[in-house]
Amino acid sequence: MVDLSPRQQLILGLVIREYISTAQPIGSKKIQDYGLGVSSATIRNEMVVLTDLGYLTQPHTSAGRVPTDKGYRYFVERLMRDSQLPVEEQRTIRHQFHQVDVDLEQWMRLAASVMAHTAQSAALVTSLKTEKCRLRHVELISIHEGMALLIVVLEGGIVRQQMLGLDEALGQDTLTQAANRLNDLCVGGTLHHVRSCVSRVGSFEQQVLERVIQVMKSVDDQASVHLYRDGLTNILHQPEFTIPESARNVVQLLEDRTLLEELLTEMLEVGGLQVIIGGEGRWTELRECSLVVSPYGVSGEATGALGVMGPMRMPYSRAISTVRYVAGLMSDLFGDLYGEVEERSRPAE
Amino acid sequence: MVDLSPRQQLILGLVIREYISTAQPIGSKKIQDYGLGVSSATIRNEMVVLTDLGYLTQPHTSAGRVPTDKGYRYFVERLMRDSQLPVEEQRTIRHQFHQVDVDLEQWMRLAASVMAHTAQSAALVTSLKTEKCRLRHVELISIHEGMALLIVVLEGGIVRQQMLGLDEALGQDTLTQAANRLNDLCVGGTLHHVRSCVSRVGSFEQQVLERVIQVMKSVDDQASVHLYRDGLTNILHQPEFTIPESARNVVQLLEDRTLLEELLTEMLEVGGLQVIIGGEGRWTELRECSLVVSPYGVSGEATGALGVMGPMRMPYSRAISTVRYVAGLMSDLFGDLYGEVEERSRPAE
DNA sequence: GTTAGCACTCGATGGTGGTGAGTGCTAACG
DNA sequence: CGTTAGCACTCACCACCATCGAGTGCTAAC
Repeated sequence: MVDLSPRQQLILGLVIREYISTAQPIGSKKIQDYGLGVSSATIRNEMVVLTDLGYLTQPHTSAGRVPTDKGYRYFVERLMRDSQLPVEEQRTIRHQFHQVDVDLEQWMRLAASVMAHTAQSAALVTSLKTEKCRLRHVELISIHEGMALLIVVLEGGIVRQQMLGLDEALGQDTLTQAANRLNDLCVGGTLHHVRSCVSRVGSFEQQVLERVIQVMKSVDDQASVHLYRDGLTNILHQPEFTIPESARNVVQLLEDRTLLEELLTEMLEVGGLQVIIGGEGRWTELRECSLVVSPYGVSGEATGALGVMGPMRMPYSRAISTVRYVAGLMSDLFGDLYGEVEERSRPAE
Repeated sequence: MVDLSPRQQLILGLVIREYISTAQPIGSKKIQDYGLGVSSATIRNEMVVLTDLGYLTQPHTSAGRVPTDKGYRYFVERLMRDSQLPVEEQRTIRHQFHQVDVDLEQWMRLAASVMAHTAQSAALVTSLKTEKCRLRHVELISIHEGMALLIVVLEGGIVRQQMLGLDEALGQDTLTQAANRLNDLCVGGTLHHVRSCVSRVGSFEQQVLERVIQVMKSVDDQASVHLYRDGLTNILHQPEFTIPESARNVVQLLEDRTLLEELLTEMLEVGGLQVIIGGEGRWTELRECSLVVSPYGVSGEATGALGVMGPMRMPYSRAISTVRYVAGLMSDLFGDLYGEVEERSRPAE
C-alpha cells in the first residue's frame, strides 16, 4: 500500500481524476496529454505495475484502465488534499438554513436536499438519536372518551406522540392531573430514572409511564430513527446506472430503510467522517456504490448521521467537503438547541 | 364512446387484459385463441375499427395492437366489473394494521407499504388535512433560556411542534401559565376563533398565538402535507421502465413532492376514487403512467389521499380494489379517533 | 530506465440477408 | 352482408460478418 513511486502516484491520481470526470476507461495516451514528459510506453509500463498491485483494472484486454476499489481507497487516503467547499457555496447553504423555521425535521429535510444538490448524488440524513435521553415533559390530551394522546418531549426538542387507549373514560382534568404528577416526578430523568418511578404512582399513571418508557426506549432504538432521502434522480443520471439492473439495485438499496439505518448507525459508532468504497467490509450490497458519511449533532447528547451516496466513480473531494460542511452546520444548529453546552465536541466546520 | 358492439367490447377487453399481463402487442391470432368462434380475419376487421376509433394503436405496421389511453379509459369505465380484494388478503392487511401502534404516522407508512406490496406498484399516501382545524391543546416547554418548544395539538391527534425564540428568558412556570391561559381561551376554536383571541391576551401570549395561527394555517396549507411513498422498486421492474430515460422520469416524478402533492390535493377536491390514465387532463408529466387515487379520512373533518402509481399497463382491477380497501380501512381507523362521529361519511369498505 | 515500433486483441459500428409475426386487402362463401 | 381463406406485404429482430480503431504488451534500440 505504501510503496508507490511519486510518478506512479501521479499517474494513479490522474487516471482516477480523469475517470471520475469522463466515466471512460483511461488509456496511456490520455495521461501523456497531461504533459508529464514521458512517453506513452513508459506510462503503460507504470500502468502494468499499478494493475498488478490491484489499483487499476481493464474491462477487457484492449481497453484503457479503470480504478479498482483499492485504487479509490488509495486515492482518498493519500492522493487527495482536503478541500473546503467554496465560500460562496457555504454562504448559499447557510442562507437556506436560515430561511426555514427552527424545526428539526425541516433542517434534516433541507440538509438532504442541499447535499443532494451540491454533491449531485443521493443524500441521506438520519434523525438524531439520544444516547441517554432525558425526559422533558409529558402531556396527556383527551381525544375522546376512551382515547387520549400522549405526548412525550425529550431533551433537545425531540417530540413523540402516541395514542393511548383508556380502560375507563377519563376527562381532560383527570388526564392533566396525571400528567402533572408524572412531570413532577420524572422530568429531567433518564430512562433508568423513569423506570424507577413506576412503583411510586397509581395504576393509571403506571399505565402511562409504561408507554413513556416504551417511547424512550424506542427513541434509543434504531427502529424509530427517521430517514430523510433526496437526490435519487441524480444517481440515476450516472452512466453506471443506465443499465436497468443496476438502477433497480441502487433504488432498492435506497428504498430499503433497514439496511441504510443499520449502516448509518454503525457509522455513528465508528465516529468521524467515513468513506465507504464499493461496499467494503460487510456492505456487499453496495458493491457498485460509494458513500461519504459523517456524524452530526452534539456528541454525548444526541447524534445522527448524514451523507451522500453515489457510484464508486464519485467526485470524492467535493462529496467529502460537502458532507463535512453540512455536518458542521447541522451540529452548530443543534448545538444551539442544547444550550451551547459541549462546545468542544462539535465537528470542526 | 358508446357505440361499440358487444363483440368489439369483448375484443377490446381481451386485448387490454392480455396486454396488461404480457406487455406485448396483441395480434389477432392470440385473441382467436380465446375461442370466440370467429376467424382471425374477422378479429382483424374489428381491430381496424377499434384502431380507427382510437381505442388501440400499432407500434408499427406489422405489429399487434396496444391499448391507447382512451382504450384503457373505456376499459376502466365500461368493461371492468368492480371486484373486491380477496377476503384472505383483506384479513392479512387488517392484521398488519392491528399489529402497529395507534399512530397516524405509522398507519400512513403502513398503508403505503401495504398498497405497494398488494398492487405491486408505487404507493403514495398523504397525511391528513383538516378542513377547518380546531385547536385542541397548546403546550410550551422550555428548552433552555431564550428557546422554547411550542407544541400544537389539533383535532384528531395531529401534533405539530415548533421552536420559539424568546425575547427574554422565561422559566417553565411562566411558559406553563401562558399556555394555560391560551388553552382556556382558545381550545376548541377554529383558526378564525384563535385569530380573534389575539387582541385579548398579553404581548408574550400574542407572540405565541401568532405562531399557533401560523401552524394552523400551514396545516391547511398543502406545503405541510406529509407524503409517504413506497414501492418505487416495483415500478422499475415493469418492462416499460427498463429504458433508462423513462426510469429516470418516473423516479423524478415520484421524488418531486410538489407535483404529487398538487395532484393528490386536487384529487381530494374532486372526491371519490379516481383513475388517471396516462396523464389525462393537465397532468402531462405523467404521460407514461396511470394512477389510482382515493380520498380517505373523515369527510368534513380531516381528509387525505392515497393511491398507487404504475405504468399505463396497470392491473386496474386489482389496483382499484386495493386502493378502495385500504382507503376504507384507514377511514375507519381515523374515524375512531374522531369519536365515531360522521359515520355516514366514510367511504364504504 | 526510457522509448519507438509493431503485432495483436477485442469492443464498437454498420451493413446485409433471412425469418416470422402480423397486417390489410381481395375474392369467394353461406 | 357478415365472415373467411388466401396471399402479398411490411418491418422489427437477429445473426452474421467485415471493418475500424483505440489501446495494449512486447521487443529491441537508445
